[in-house]
This record gives sequence, structure tokens and C-alpha cells, in this order.
Amino acid sequence: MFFYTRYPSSNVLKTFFPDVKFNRCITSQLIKWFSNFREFYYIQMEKFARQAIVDGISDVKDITVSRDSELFRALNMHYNKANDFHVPDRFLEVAEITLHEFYNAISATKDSDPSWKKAIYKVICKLDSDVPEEFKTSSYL
DNA sequence: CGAGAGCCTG
DNA sequence: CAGGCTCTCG
Repeated sequence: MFFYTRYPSSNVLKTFFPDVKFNRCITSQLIKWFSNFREFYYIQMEKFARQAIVDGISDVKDITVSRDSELFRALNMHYNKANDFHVPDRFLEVAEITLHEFYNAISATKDSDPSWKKAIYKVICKLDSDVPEEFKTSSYL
């Protein structure tokens, strides 16, 4: 599910767990869970973006994310351990865009600003796609 | 005041 | 992942 949306609202998130009766506690736990997913995602992005800079890559266009990228493997390992479904191409695009955002920001030393990631989050949150209905049938996450 | 983001920690 | 804490926003 994360491969489709990075910023689902709590209500949207809930619809993907039809078999769960939510109370305040479980809901916040679910929100927290997804928040952790985002955290991991951005941590990886920053890590690989910095690595690209250390590696001396000077053009953003030389930074790409494909299914056999180290970055993709790290993410897939985390969100899709069993590798039981196909990751949408759109996710690869979003991942690449995210990586570029980090690369550009760090290159411009914007990371000296305590809240420099906010600008990136603002861009990425607009790239969410709809999650296929099939995910609502079983506890896919 | 409560939900949720974001950051840090275990 | 889950807890805990600060901070923003409706």
C-alpha cells in the first residue's frame, strides 16, 4: 500500500482494514505505523542521496531508480519482504523524484536549515496515487 | 483540546 | 515497529 500512497488520511487508511474495529488507540497505532513507513523511506532517500554526492555524481540525471537499484532493494525488503506483489512503476518514479529532491537540497546545502526536509515532504505528498481496490479485501499491509 | 506530523529513542 | 515528546492546526 505504501507503494501507492505515502500520505493517506486516517479514514482512507482505515478502509483498508475492513476486518478491524477501530477505537482511538488502534487508529493512532495505525497512523503511527504508517508514519514509521514514511520515516524509513525518507531516511533511505537521504542516505542514498548523500552517497551519490560522496560518489561524485554531479548531474541529477545520473541518479536513477530502477528495480535493481540498491535503493529499491532496500525499500522492497522493508515493505514487500515476501516480494508477493508487483511494485507499481509509479513508485519508482516517485522514489526517483524524491531522491532528486534530496540530492538537490543537499547539494545546495539546504540541509543546514533545521526544517529543510519540509519542502521535500510538501512535494512528495502530492505524488500519491490511488490504491487498487483489491487491497481492501484482505489485510494486505 | 485532540489529531496527527515529525523527531528521537529503545 | 512502538513510545514518548514537542509543535502545529482546526
